[in-house]
Amino acid sequence: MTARADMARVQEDLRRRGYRMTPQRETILQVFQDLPDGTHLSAEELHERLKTSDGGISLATTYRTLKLLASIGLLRELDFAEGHKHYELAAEQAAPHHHLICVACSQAIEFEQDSLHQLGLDVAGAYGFRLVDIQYKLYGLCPRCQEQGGRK
Amino acid sequence: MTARADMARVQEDLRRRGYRMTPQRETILQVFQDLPDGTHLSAEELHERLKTSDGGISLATTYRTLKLLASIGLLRELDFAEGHKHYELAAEQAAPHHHLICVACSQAIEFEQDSLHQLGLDVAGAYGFRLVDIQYKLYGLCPRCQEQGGRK
DNA sequence: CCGCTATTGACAATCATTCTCAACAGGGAG
DNA sequence: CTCCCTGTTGAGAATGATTGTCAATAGCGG
Repeated sequence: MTARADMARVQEDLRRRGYRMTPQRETILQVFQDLPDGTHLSAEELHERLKTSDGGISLATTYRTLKLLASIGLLRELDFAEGHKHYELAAEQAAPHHHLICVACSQAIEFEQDSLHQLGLDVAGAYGFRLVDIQYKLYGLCPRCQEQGGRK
Repeated sequence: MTARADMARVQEDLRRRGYRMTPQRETILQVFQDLPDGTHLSAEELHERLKTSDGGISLATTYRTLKLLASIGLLRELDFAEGHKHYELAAEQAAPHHHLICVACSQAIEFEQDSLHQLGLDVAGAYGFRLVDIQYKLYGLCPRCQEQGGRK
């Protein structure tokens, strides 16, 4: 496993910015690393998973940690317009992926599309922006929700 | 102007779904039609504009109307991950546009990119989804916020 | 003009997220 | 190895956006 090495690197990232490594931060990062590829969690879902073992990690810390890890680039913040954010491991080396979201049942399917990355760099560059993240989101009705009629 | 004709068409759209045309709905739609091209408003901003004249329109109705108009396709709901939604006229015939958002000051620049539309149709089709909206968002730091340093 | 039903306004309620603050704990200095 | 400074945590209050509740009001088809 690269788990140990990763944590050491994270600790270094944190220290450099004046932050500290804590068991809570390590636990949360570990949860994301153990997640099946491409899974993303909301703060509430993460908090729920953390509760299982012992006392768990407080909701406030869960939120704080997610924001912190996202701010240093370890997590990616996703907003599916559902009213709450989701987070996933940033995994810089992996191909960035995008989402197809059902507006009825909120299931999200992810897909890759390399061309979107270059396009993003081009557009951001044209306006003098330093690009931080690209999110291409397709909203629609999944096959199942189409069947179940357009009722609301 | 096509204002009158548009309202009649809207009324028809509403009636067909069992809704009614009301002065509040007409006023709100008119505000969007009078907006400079590509401008978008949050519920709070819209409510503020409506207040000026007389009593205005209640905040609850403002929210309800935005959601209603978006649900029948007259408005497009935008989520810039700032914690509140924005709305703009859907303008089906106009070229869809996308946004470049500064993560520091939240300014949004819009741009067009036709290729994104076909790509969206292709991907949605591949998964059996009926496409409703496409949102391509680039998050980054605008030139001004880059200058002001990365401090938080 | 009437009546049924959608809509509105005022405000309480909810949901996600952030803030406050006292108790606690990394981790570098000695 | 202990101490101390400062970042961090947990608990709960507070905030901000949005939605729900309900009585009063008003489209609009008849």
